Amino acid sequence: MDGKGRETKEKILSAAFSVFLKNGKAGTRMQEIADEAGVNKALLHYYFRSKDKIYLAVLKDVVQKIIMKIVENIDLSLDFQQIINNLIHTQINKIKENKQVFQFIMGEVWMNPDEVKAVFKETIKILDRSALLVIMERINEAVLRKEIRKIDPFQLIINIFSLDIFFAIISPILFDITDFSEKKRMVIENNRADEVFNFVWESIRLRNEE
Amino acid sequence: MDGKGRETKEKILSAAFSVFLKNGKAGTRMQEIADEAGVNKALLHYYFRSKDKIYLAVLKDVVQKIIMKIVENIDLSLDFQQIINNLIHTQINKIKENKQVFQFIMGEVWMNPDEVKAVFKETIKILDRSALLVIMERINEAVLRKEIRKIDPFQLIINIFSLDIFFAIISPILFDITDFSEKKRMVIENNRADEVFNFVWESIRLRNEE
DNA sequence: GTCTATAATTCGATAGAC
DNA sequence: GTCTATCGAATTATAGAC
Repeated sequence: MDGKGRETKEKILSAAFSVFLKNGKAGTRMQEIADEAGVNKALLHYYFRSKDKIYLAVLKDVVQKIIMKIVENIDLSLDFQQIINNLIHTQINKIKENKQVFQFIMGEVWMNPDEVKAVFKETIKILDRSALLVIMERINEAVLRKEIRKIDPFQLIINIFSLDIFFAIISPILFDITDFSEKKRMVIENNRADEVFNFVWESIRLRNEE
Repeated sequence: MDGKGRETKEKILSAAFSVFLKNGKAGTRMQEIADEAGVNKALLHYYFRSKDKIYLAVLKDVVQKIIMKIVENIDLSLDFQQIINNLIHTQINKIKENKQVFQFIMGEVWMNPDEVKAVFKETIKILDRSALLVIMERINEAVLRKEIRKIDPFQLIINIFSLDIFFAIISPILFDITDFSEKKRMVIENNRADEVFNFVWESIRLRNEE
Protein backbone atom coordinates (compact mmCIF):
# COMPACT_ATOMS: atom_id res chain seq x y z
CA MET A 1 0.00 0.00 0.00
CA ASP A 2 1.42 3.37 -1.00
CA GLY A 3 1.71 6.50 1.12
CA LYS A 4 -1.60 7.99 0.06
CA GLY A 5 -3.47 4.76 0.68
CA ARG A 6 -1.98 4.28 4.09
CA GLU A 7 -2.83 7.84 4.99
CA THR A 8 -6.46 7.38 3.96
CA LYS A 9 -6.71 4.12 5.86
CA GLU A 10 -5.44 5.79 8.97
CA LYS A 11 -7.86 8.68 8.58
CA ILE A 12 -10.70 6.16 8.37
CA LEU A 13 -9.49 4.21 11.39
CA SER A 14 -9.12 7.32 13.47
CA ALA A 15 -12.59 8.52 12.47
CA ALA A 16 -14.02 5.05 13.21
CA PHE A 17 -12.40 5.16 16.64
CA SER A 18 -14.14 8.38 17.58
CA VAL A 19 -17.52 7.45 16.08
CA PHE A 20 -17.68 3.94 17.57
CA LEU A 21 -16.66 5.30 20.97
CA LYS A 22 -19.46 7.83 20.84
CA ASN A 23 -22.23 5.60 19.49
CA GLY A 24 -21.27 1.97 20.08
CA LYS A 25 -21.38 -0.66 17.37
CA ALA A 26 -25.12 -0.77 16.82
CA GLY A 27 -25.46 3.02 16.87
CA THR A 28 -22.67 3.66 14.37
CA ARG A 29 -23.38 4.35 10.68
CA MET A 30 -20.78 3.78 8.02
CA GLN A 31 -21.83 7.13 6.53
CA GLU A 32 -20.95 8.92 9.77
CA ILE A 33 -17.47 7.41 9.80
CA ALA A 34 -16.99 8.43 6.18
CA ASP A 35 -18.12 12.00 6.90
CA GLU A 36 -15.89 12.23 9.97
CA ALA A 37 -12.93 11.00 7.90
CA GLY A 38 -13.81 13.27 5.00
CA VAL A 39 -13.88 10.42 2.49
CA ASN A 40 -16.44 8.51 0.48
CA LYS A 41 -18.41 5.74 2.11
CA ALA A 42 -17.34 3.23 -0.54
CA LEU A 43 -13.76 3.67 0.56
CA LEU A 44 -14.50 2.18 3.94
CA HIS A 45 -15.39 -1.05 2.21
CA TYR A 46 -12.43 -0.78 -0.12
CA TYR A 47 -10.05 -0.68 2.84
CA PHE A 48 -11.85 -2.77 5.44
CA ARG A 49 -14.39 -4.93 3.55
CA SER A 50 -17.14 -4.59 6.18
CA LYS A 51 -18.42 -2.74 9.21
CA ASP A 52 -17.60 -5.75 11.38
CA LYS A 53 -13.96 -5.60 10.31
CA ILE A 54 -13.60 -1.90 11.16
CA TYR A 55 -15.34 -2.47 14.47
CA LEU A 56 -12.98 -5.27 15.36
CA ALA A 57 -9.93 -3.16 14.56
CA VAL A 58 -11.23 -0.38 16.81
CA LEU A 59 -12.23 -2.76 19.59
CA LYS A 60 -8.79 -4.37 19.69
CA ASP A 61 -7.12 -1.01 19.89
CA VAL A 62 -9.42 0.22 22.65
CA VAL A 63 -9.14 -2.90 24.79
CA GLN A 64 -5.40 -3.02 24.49
CA LYS A 65 -5.02 0.63 25.48
CA ILE A 66 -7.35 0.35 28.46
CA ILE A 67 -5.72 -2.76 29.88
CA MET A 68 -2.29 -1.21 29.52
CA LYS A 69 -3.40 2.00 31.19
CA ILE A 70 -4.94 0.29 34.17
CA VAL A 71 -1.88 -1.68 35.17
CA GLU A 72 0.98 0.49 33.97
CA ASN A 73 2.72 3.31 35.78
CA ILE A 74 2.67 1.75 39.21
CA ASP A 75 5.64 3.01 41.17
CA LEU A 76 7.03 -0.08 42.89
CA SER A 77 9.87 1.69 44.67
CA LEU A 78 7.53 2.93 47.41
CA ASP A 79 6.64 1.13 50.62
CA PHE A 80 3.61 -1.14 50.60
CA GLN A 81 1.06 1.33 51.93
CA GLN A 82 2.15 3.89 49.35
CA ILE A 83 1.98 1.33 46.55
CA ILE A 84 -1.68 0.67 47.35
CA ASN A 85 -2.39 4.37 47.69
CA ASN A 86 -0.62 5.06 44.42
CA LEU A 87 -2.41 2.22 42.66
CA ILE A 88 -5.84 3.52 43.67
CA HIS A 89 -5.14 7.15 42.81
CA THR A 90 -3.52 6.30 39.48
CA GLN A 91 -6.36 4.00 38.53
CA ILE A 92 -9.10 6.46 39.39
CA ASN A 93 -7.34 9.21 37.45
CA LYS A 94 -6.95 6.96 34.42
CA ILE A 95 -10.61 6.06 34.59
CA LYS A 96 -11.63 9.72 34.81
CA GLU A 97 -9.44 10.58 31.83
CA ASN A 98 -10.85 7.69 29.79
CA LYS A 99 -14.46 7.67 30.89
CA GLN A 100 -15.75 7.42 27.35
CA VAL A 101 -13.58 4.38 26.69
CA PHE A 102 -14.83 2.64 29.83
CA GLN A 103 -18.42 3.37 29.03
CA PHE A 104 -17.96 2.17 25.47
CA ILE A 105 -16.53 -1.12 26.69
CA MET A 106 -19.27 -1.58 29.29
CA GLY A 107 -21.88 -1.06 26.60
CA GLU A 108 -20.23 -3.39 24.13
CA VAL A 109 -19.68 -6.14 26.69
CA TRP A 110 -23.42 -6.72 26.93
CA MET A 111 -24.26 -6.16 23.29
CA ASN A 112 -21.44 -8.27 21.83
CA PRO A 113 -20.17 -10.39 24.70
CA ASP A 114 -18.48 -13.04 22.59
CA GLU A 115 -16.62 -10.57 20.40
CA VAL A 116 -15.48 -8.55 23.41
CA LYS A 117 -14.46 -11.58 25.47
CA ALA A 118 -12.41 -12.92 22.59
CA VAL A 119 -10.57 -9.63 22.21
CA PHE A 120 -9.91 -9.46 25.95
CA LYS A 121 -8.53 -12.98 25.98
CA GLU A 122 -6.29 -12.33 23.02
CA THR A 123 -5.02 -9.06 24.46
CA ILE A 124 -4.25 -10.57 27.84
CA LYS A 125 -2.28 -13.35 26.20
CA ILE A 126 0.15 -10.93 24.56
CA LEU A 127 0.16 -8.57 27.53
CA ASP A 128 2.98 -7.92 29.92
CA ARG A 129 1.36 -9.16 33.09
CA SER A 130 4.33 -8.53 35.28
CA ALA A 131 2.98 -5.34 36.84
CA LEU A 132 -0.08 -7.07 38.25
CA LEU A 133 1.91 -10.12 39.31
CA VAL A 134 4.42 -7.97 41.15
CA ILE A 135 1.62 -6.29 43.08
CA MET A 136 0.18 -9.65 44.09
CA GLU A 137 3.63 -10.66 45.22
CA ARG A 138 3.92 -7.51 47.33
CA ILE A 139 0.55 -8.22 48.91
CA ASN A 140 1.72 -11.68 49.93
CA GLU A 141 4.92 -10.22 51.37
CA ALA A 142 2.98 -7.66 53.39
CA VAL A 143 0.84 -10.44 54.81
CA LEU A 144 3.92 -12.45 55.79
CA ARG A 145 5.60 -9.61 57.64
CA LYS A 146 2.26 -8.84 59.34
CA GLU A 147 1.83 -5.35 57.91
CA ILE A 148 -1.65 -6.36 56.73
CA ARG A 149 -4.05 -9.11 57.70
CA LYS A 150 -4.27 -12.38 55.78
CA ILE A 151 -6.10 -11.81 52.52
CA ASP A 152 -6.20 -13.45 49.09
CA PRO A 153 -4.35 -11.08 46.69
CA PHE A 154 -6.83 -11.85 43.94
CA GLN A 155 -9.77 -10.85 46.11
CA LEU A 156 -8.05 -7.69 47.27
CA ILE A 157 -7.32 -6.63 43.70
CA ILE A 158 -10.91 -7.36 42.67
CA ASN A 159 -12.19 -5.31 45.60
CA ILE A 160 -10.02 -2.35 44.68
CA PHE A 161 -11.09 -2.54 41.04
CA SER A 162 -14.74 -2.72 42.08
CA LEU A 163 -14.46 0.35 44.30
CA ASP A 164 -12.59 2.25 41.59
CA ILE A 165 -14.46 1.29 38.47
CA PHE A 166 -18.05 0.79 39.53
CA PHE A 167 -18.36 4.22 41.05
CA ALA A 168 -16.91 5.89 37.97
CA ILE A 169 -19.21 4.20 35.50
CA ILE A 170 -22.30 4.53 37.63
CA SER A 171 -21.77 8.11 38.83
CA PRO A 172 -23.38 9.85 35.84
CA ILE A 173 -26.60 7.97 36.49
CA LEU A 174 -26.26 8.22 40.23
CA PHE A 175 -25.95 11.99 40.21
CA ASP A 176 -28.67 12.30 37.62
CA ILE A 177 -31.23 10.43 39.71
CA THR A 178 -30.28 11.88 43.08
CA ASP A 179 -30.66 15.54 43.91
CA PHE A 180 -27.17 16.44 45.10
CA SER A 181 -25.99 19.98 44.43
CA GLU A 182 -23.26 20.50 41.86
CA LYS A 183 -20.95 21.42 44.71
CA LYS A 184 -21.59 18.25 46.71
CA ARG A 185 -21.18 16.21 43.55
CA MET A 186 -17.77 17.75 42.94
CA VAL A 187 -16.67 17.12 46.52
CA ILE A 188 -17.67 13.46 46.35
CA GLU A 189 -15.96 12.96 42.98
CA ASN A 190 -12.76 14.68 44.03
CA ASN A 191 -12.49 12.80 47.30
CA ARG A 192 -13.31 9.42 45.85
CA ALA A 193 -9.72 8.19 45.59
CA ASP A 194 -8.91 9.18 49.19
CA GLU A 195 -12.13 7.61 50.38
CA VAL A 196 -11.35 4.35 48.58
CA PHE A 197 -7.80 4.19 49.86
CA ASN A 198 -8.94 4.88 53.40
CA PHE A 199 -11.67 2.26 53.15
CA VAL A 200 -9.26 -0.35 51.81
CA TRP A 201 -6.40 0.43 54.15
CA GLU A 202 -8.58 0.42 57.26
CA SER A 203 -9.79 -2.99 56.18
CA ILE A 204 -6.41 -4.62 55.69
CA ARG A 205 -3.87 -2.98 58.02
CA LEU A 206 -2.93 -4.96 61.09
CA ARG A 207 -3.18 -3.21 64.47
CA ASN A 208 -1.08 -3.75 67.54
CA GLU A 209 -3.91 -5.31 69.51
CA GLU A 210 -3.91 -8.26 67.15
CA MET B 1 -60.79 -4.42 26.44
CA ASP B 2 -62.41 -7.85 26.74
CA GLY B 3 -60.96 -10.97 28.31
CA LYS B 4 -59.48 -12.33 25.11
CA GLY B 5 -57.80 -9.05 24.27
CA ARG B 6 -56.33 -8.66 27.71
CA GLU B 7 -55.02 -12.19 27.59
CA THR B 8 -53.31 -11.59 24.25
CA LYS B 9 -51.84 -8.33 25.45
CA GLU B 10 -50.37 -10.07 28.46
CA LYS B 11 -48.96 -12.86 26.34
CA ILE B 12 -47.21 -10.24 24.20
CA LEU B 13 -45.87 -8.34 27.18
CA SER B 14 -44.54 -11.48 28.78
CA ALA B 15 -42.87 -12.53 25.53
CA ALA B 16 -41.43 -9.02 25.10
CA PHE B 17 -40.03 -9.21 28.61
CA SER B 18 -38.10 -12.37 27.88
CA VAL B 19 -36.89 -11.31 24.43
CA PHE B 20 -35.78 -7.81 25.43
CA LEU B 21 -33.96 -9.21 28.45
CA LYS B 22 -32.11 -11.64 26.24
CA ASN B 23 -31.24 -9.32 23.35
CA GLY B 24 -31.53 -5.73 24.55
CA LYS B 25 -33.51 -3.09 22.70
CA ALA B 26 -31.36 -2.85 19.58
CA GLY B 27 -31.01 -6.61 19.27
CA THR B 28 -34.72 -7.33 19.60
CA ARG B 29 -36.92 -7.97 16.53
CA MET B 30 -40.65 -7.49 16.64
CA GLN B 31 -40.94 -10.77 14.76
CA GLU B 32 -39.15 -12.61 17.56
CA ILE B 33 -41.53 -11.23 20.17
CA ALA B 34 -44.48 -12.26 18.01
CA ASP B 35 -43.09 -15.79 17.58
CA GLU B 36 -42.40 -16.10 21.29
CA ALA B 37 -45.94 -14.97 22.08
CA GLY B 38 -47.40 -17.20 19.38
CA VAL B 39 -49.27 -14.35 17.71
CA ASN B 40 -49.02 -12.33 14.53
CA LYS B 41 -46.55 -9.49 14.27
CA ALA B 42 -49.30 -7.01 13.34
CA LEU B 43 -50.92 -7.61 16.70
CA LEU B 44 -47.94 -6.09 18.51
CA HIS B 45 -48.68 -2.82 16.77
CA TYR B 46 -52.40 -3.18 17.35
CA TYR B 47 -51.85 -3.40 21.11
CA PHE B 48 -48.75 -1.25 21.63
CA ARG B 49 -48.46 1.02 18.55
CA SER B 50 -44.65 0.76 18.31
CA LYS B 51 -41.53 -1.06 19.40
CA ASP B 52 -40.56 1.91 21.57
CA LYS B 53 -43.81 1.64 23.50
CA ILE B 54 -43.34 -2.07 24.25
CA TYR B 55 -39.74 -1.47 25.24
CA LEU B 56 -40.74 1.26 27.64
CA ALA B 57 -43.35 -0.95 29.28
CA VAL B 58 -40.77 -3.69 29.79
CA LEU B 59 -38.09 -1.28 30.98
CA LYS B 60 -40.36 0.26 33.61
CA ASP B 61 -41.29 -3.14 34.92
CA VAL B 62 -37.69 -4.33 35.06
CA VAL B 63 -36.32 -1.22 36.76
CA GLN B 64 -39.08 -1.18 39.34
CA LYS B 65 -38.56 -4.82 40.21
CA ILE B 66 -34.81 -4.50 40.50
CA ILE B 67 -34.87 -1.44 42.71
CA MET B 68 -37.43 -3.04 44.97
CA LYS B 69 -35.43 -6.23 45.23
CA ILE B 70 -32.21 -4.52 46.11
CA VAL B 71 -33.52 -2.61 49.08
CA GLU B 72 -36.35 -4.79 50.35
CA ASN B 73 -36.21 -7.65 52.81
CA ILE B 74 -33.65 -6.15 55.11
CA ASP B 75 -34.20 -7.44 58.61
CA LEU B 76 -33.89 -4.40 60.84
CA SER B 77 -34.52 -6.21 64.11
CA LEU B 78 -30.95 -7.47 64.24
CA ASP B 79 -27.96 -5.71 65.77
CA PHE B 80 -25.91 -3.41 63.55
CA GLN B 81 -23.22 -5.87 62.54
CA GLN B 82 -25.86 -8.40 61.55
CA ILE B 83 -27.81 -5.81 59.57
CA ILE B 84 -24.76 -5.11 57.43
CA ASN B 85 -24.02 -8.82 57.08
CA ASN B 86 -27.63 -9.48 56.16
CA LEU B 87 -27.70 -6.60 53.69
CA ILE B 88 -24.67 -7.88 51.83
CA HIS B 89 -25.78 -11.51 51.71
CA THR B 90 -29.31 -10.62 50.66
CA GLN B 91 -28.10 -8.29 47.97
CA ILE B 92 -25.62 -10.73 46.50
CA ASN B 93 -28.23 -13.46 46.44
CA LYS B 94 -30.73 -11.18 44.70
CA ILE B 95 -28.12 -10.25 42.14
CA LYS B 96 -27.27 -13.89 41.48
CA GLU B 97 -30.94 -14.73 41.05
CA ASN B 98 -31.47 -11.81 38.69
CA LYS B 99 -28.23 -11.74 36.77
CA GLN B 100 -29.93 -11.43 33.41
CA VAL B 101 -31.90 -8.42 34.62
CA PHE B 102 -28.76 -6.69 35.87
CA GLN B 103 -26.90 -7.35 32.68
CA PHE B 104 -29.83 -6.10 30.63
CA ILE B 105 -29.92 -2.85 32.58
CA MET B 106 -26.16 -2.38 32.36
CA GLY B 107 -26.35 -2.80 28.62
CA GLU B 108 -29.31 -0.48 28.19
CA VAL B 109 -27.79 2.24 30.36
CA TRP B 110 -25.10 2.87 27.76
CA MET B 111 -27.21 2.34 24.67
CA ASN B 112 -30.20 4.41 25.80
CA PRO B 113 -28.98 6.49 28.72
CA ASP B 114 -31.70 9.11 28.59
CA GLU B 115 -34.55 6.63 28.44
CA VAL B 116 -33.10 4.57 31.27
CA LYS B 117 -32.27 7.55 33.47
CA ALA B 118 -35.81 8.88 33.05
CA VAL B 119 -37.31 5.56 34.09
CA PHE B 120 -35.00 5.35 37.11
CA LYS B 121 -35.91 8.86 38.20
CA GLU B 122 -39.59 8.20 37.85
CA THR B 123 -39.39 4.89 39.70
CA ILE B 124 -37.42 6.36 42.57
CA LYS B 125 -39.96 9.13 42.96
CA ILE B 126 -42.79 6.69 43.61
CA LEU B 127 -40.60 4.30 45.58
CA ASP B 128 -40.69 3.60 49.26
CA ARG B 129 -37.27 4.85 50.19
CA SER B 130 -37.64 4.15 53.87
CA ALA B 131 -35.58 0.95 53.87
CA LEU B 132 -32.47 2.71 52.59
CA LEU B 133 -33.02 5.72 54.81
CA VAL B 134 -33.36 3.53 57.88
CA ILE B 135 -30.05 1.85 57.09
CA MET B 136 -28.32 5.21 56.76
CA GLU B 137 -29.82 6.18 60.09
CA ARG B 138 -28.47 2.99 61.67
CA ILE B 139 -25.04 3.72 60.28
CA ASN B 140 -25.04 7.14 61.87
CA GLU B 141 -26.16 5.65 65.19
CA ALA B 142 -23.37 3.07 65.07
CA VAL B 143 -20.85 5.85 64.50
CA LEU B 144 -22.19 7.81 67.46
CA ARG B 145 -21.99 4.94 69.90
CA LYS B 146 -18.48 4.17 68.59
CA GLU B 147 -19.28 0.71 67.26
CA ILE B 148 -17.79 1.76 63.91
CA ARG B 149 -15.43 4.52 62.83
CA LYS B 150 -16.70 7.81 61.41
CA ILE B 151 -17.87 7.30 57.85
CA ASP B 152 -20.33 9.00 55.49
CA PRO B 153 -23.34 6.65 55.21
CA PHE B 154 -23.70 7.49 51.52
CA GLN B 155 -20.11 6.46 50.79
CA LEU B 156 -20.45 3.28 52.81
CA ILE B 157 -23.58 2.26 50.92
CA ILE B 158 -21.89 3.04 47.60
CA ASN B 159 -18.89 0.96 48.60
CA ILE B 160 -21.04 -2.01 49.53
CA PHE B 161 -23.01 -1.75 46.30
CA SER B 162 -19.77 -1.56 44.31
CA LEU B 163 -18.35 -4.68 45.97
CA ASP B 164 -21.64 -6.54 45.50
CA ILE B 165 -22.66 -5.51 42.01
CA PHE B 166 -19.45 -5.01 40.10
CA PHE B 167 -18.12 -8.45 40.85
CA ALA B 168 -21.39 -10.08 39.82
CA ILE B 169 -21.65 -8.34 36.47
CA ILE B 170 -17.99 -8.70 35.63
CA SER B 171 -17.51 -12.28 36.79
CA PRO B 172 -18.64 -13.98 33.56
CA ILE B 173 -15.95 -12.10 31.64
CA LEU B 174 -13.44 -12.41 34.43
CA PHE B 175 -13.72 -16.18 34.59
CA ASP B 176 -13.80 -16.44 30.82
CA ILE B 177 -10.50 -14.61 30.37
CA THR B 178 -8.67 -16.11 33.33
CA ASP B 179 -7.86 -19.79 33.55
CA PHE B 180 -9.31 -20.73 36.90
CA SER B 181 -10.63 -24.24 37.27
CA GLU B 182 -14.36 -24.73 37.54
CA LYS B 183 -13.82 -25.70 41.17
CA LYS B 184 -11.89 -22.57 42.08
CA ARG B 185 -14.48 -20.47 40.26
CA MET B 186 -17.25 -22.01 42.37
CA VAL B 187 -15.34 -21.45 45.59
CA ILE B 188 -14.76 -17.80 44.80
CA GLU B 189 -18.38 -17.25 43.78
CA ASN B 190 -19.79 -18.99 46.83
CA ASN B 191 -17.54 -17.17 49.26
CA ARG B 192 -18.02 -13.75 47.74
CA ALA B 193 -20.66 -12.56 50.22
CA ASP B 194 -18.55 -13.62 53.22
CA GLU B 195 -15.49 -12.01 51.68
CA VAL B 196 -17.32 -8.74 51.10
CA PHE B 197 -18.78 -8.64 54.59
CA ASN B 198 -15.40 -9.37 56.11
CA PHE B 199 -13.73 -6.72 53.98
CA VAL B 200 -16.32 -4.11 54.90
CA TRP B 201 -16.54 -4.96 58.56
CA GLU B 202 -12.78 -4.97 59.05
CA SER B 203 -12.72 -1.54 57.48
CA ILE B 204 -15.36 0.07 59.68
CA ARG B 205 -15.35 -1.63 63.09
CA LEU B 206 -13.70 0.30 65.90
CA ARG B 207 -11.03 -1.51 67.92
CA ASN B 208 -10.16 -1.04 71.57
CA GLU B 209 -6.78 0.51 70.81
CA GLU B 210 -8.50 3.56 69.28
C1' DG C 1 -7.60 5.13 -5.24
C1' DT C 2 -11.80 7.48 -5.29
C1' DC C 3 -16.30 8.57 -6.59
C1' DT C 4 -21.57 7.96 -8.11
C1' DA C 5 -25.26 5.19 -8.36
C1' DT C 6 -27.70 1.42 -7.02
C1' DA C 7 -28.48 -3.32 -5.52
C1' DA C 8 -29.90 -6.12 -1.61
C1' DT C 9 -31.53 -6.75 2.75
C1' DT C 10 -33.55 -6.03 7.05
C1' DC C 11 -37.14 -4.36 9.78
C1' DG C 12 -40.78 -1.48 11.73
C1' DA C 13 -45.15 -0.17 10.49
C1' DT C 14 -49.77 -0.15 8.12
C1' DA C 15 -53.77 -1.21 4.99
C1' DG C 16 -57.32 -4.03 4.33
C1' DA C 17 -59.67 -8.68 4.24
C1' DC C 18 -61.95 -11.82 7.35
C1' DG D 1 -59.43 -9.14 17.37
C1' DT D 2 -56.46 -11.43 14.13
C1' DC D 3 -54.24 -12.39 9.89
C1' DT D 4 -51.94 -11.69 5.03
C1' DA D 5 -49.60 -8.86 2.20
C1' DT D 6 -46.94 -5.07 1.40
C1' DC D 7 -44.97 -0.49 1.93
C1' DG D 8 -41.22 2.54 3.05
C1' DA D 9 -37.22 3.86 5.48
C1' DA D 10 -32.74 2.87 6.78
C1' DT D 11 -28.42 0.96 5.97
C1' DT D 12 -24.69 -2.21 4.45
C1' DA D 13 -22.44 -3.53 0.53
C1' DT D 14 -21.05 -3.59 -4.38
C1' DA D 15 -20.62 -2.55 -9.49
C1' DG D 16 -18.62 0.25 -12.54
C1' DA D 17 -17.02 4.86 -14.30
C1' DC D 18 -13.11 8.00 -13.82
